[in-house]
Amino acid sequence: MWSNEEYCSLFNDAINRNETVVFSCKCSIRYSGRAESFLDIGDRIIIIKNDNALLVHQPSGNAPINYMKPETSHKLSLEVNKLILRSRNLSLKEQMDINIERIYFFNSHKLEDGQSIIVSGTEDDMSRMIYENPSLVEEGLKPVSQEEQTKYGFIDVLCIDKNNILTIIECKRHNADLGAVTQLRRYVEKLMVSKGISKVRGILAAPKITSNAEKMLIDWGFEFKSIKPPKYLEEFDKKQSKLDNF
Amino acid sequence: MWSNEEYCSLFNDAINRNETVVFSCKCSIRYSGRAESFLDIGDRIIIIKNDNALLVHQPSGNAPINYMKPETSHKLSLEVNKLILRSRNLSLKEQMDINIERIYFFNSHKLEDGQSIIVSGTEDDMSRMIYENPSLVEEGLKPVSQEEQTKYGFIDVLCIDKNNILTIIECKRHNADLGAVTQLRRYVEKLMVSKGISKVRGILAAPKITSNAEKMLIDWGFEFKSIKPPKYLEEFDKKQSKLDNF
DNA sequence: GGGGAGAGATGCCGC
DNA sequence: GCGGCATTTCTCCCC
Repeated sequence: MWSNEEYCSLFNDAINRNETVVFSCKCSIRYSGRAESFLDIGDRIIIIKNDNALLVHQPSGNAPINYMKPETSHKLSLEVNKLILRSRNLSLKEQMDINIERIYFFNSHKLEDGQSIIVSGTEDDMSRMIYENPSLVEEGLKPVSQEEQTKYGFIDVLCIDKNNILTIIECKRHNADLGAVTQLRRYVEKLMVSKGISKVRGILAAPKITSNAEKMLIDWGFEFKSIKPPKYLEEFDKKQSKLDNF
Repeated sequence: MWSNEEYCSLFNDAINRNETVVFSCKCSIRYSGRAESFLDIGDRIIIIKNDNALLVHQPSGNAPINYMKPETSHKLSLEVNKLILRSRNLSLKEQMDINIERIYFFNSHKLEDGQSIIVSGTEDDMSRMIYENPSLVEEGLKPVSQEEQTKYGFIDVLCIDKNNILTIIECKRHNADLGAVTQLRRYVEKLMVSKGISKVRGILAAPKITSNAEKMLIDWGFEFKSIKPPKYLEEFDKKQSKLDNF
């Protein structure tokens, strides 16, 4: 489409104008910074955003294979008849060199987007649901606090049970694992010390729990309660009937 | 550039041919599946990969703001003069609707890339370095095993110290936090039980440790040793002198 | 800016 | 597939 010289001008001018650059190319990539990596030659999509973050995507897979953080400087130059994109982040001590053999397409554009995403069905929604209706976990629980910040971490939901025992509820929106149990244990132990009491209950609330985590949970005298995050799949199931004509 | 009808043909044909599609547009996005989300109107870059994964990127920030996993079906259609991209993953019970007001640019291309990335400086490299030279951590340590798989997790490096005490070394390539300490504790406790011995040492090897984590570490009688991941920044520092002309 | 923890985490490896 | 865990994790929130 364009010559290598023209690509250099197009690219560097677009970066200077703070446009978002998108192109695909055949390239190899070296990165050095927090770690070091090398990716041999292949086809990739490269994006440089308004904030000068850089992303490299392979033609499959979810996560970027290489990237540079925002506020990185980028310069495309021609060396011995080859295009090289040099990206440098001096303050983070990170650098990337992309050796470009061929550009398949190139686009740059000024993009505007001030929107923030709204998400529901998170762990925070789950702990709020339990705080507002602790009987979902156990009859007679009275809520004390939600998302309580402490030095040793923050407790999702704190309750008092029907026998007046302090009860910590740790929520997980997916399968609870060993880490979730040790997290709960840490809160229970620290609360016993800080309040000077000998008995604090710990309940893990999640849709499921791994078998090893359950063993550990029982060993330490904690409990598991199967609870789903709120509104989970509701809308999908509701609309399933409409999908027949898709 | 093209009419809405033409975009529909271009898009759906490209998907059928298994090409990678890249376009930027003004759009709003609804997602429902593991959670639910809404993103109001703004400019975004959308990628649909060879494996039918979909990514939505805002003009700034590192991570995709919305996405669908591989093996999702996508169909662009014209409804009441508006473009709507419907993405469905029936097996994962996930769906996304992208309401497109305007397309800024559009490209599709068959991309080929069979390369895997090579990364060094990871935690695995760090534990290997320590296994091969445990005196980095302490004089007199003799290595026993690396990355030993157990039911309760896997131990990075297992050693015997100069007094014949079993010593577990847990590596972190960045700042060690409370979770790292509880992880170490879990291994130490389980090893004492499974081996039927009363004393097992625990050492946390990382470049740094958070203040709270260090308190906890000391409380439980464990130790911290400041160690950097191998080759960390080496290449960068080496090449720093060459960067003057950049 | 550090600390702590979730994420629609993702991805890797091992069983 | 589940389980356990690192990630150039990223991102958010709170202190």
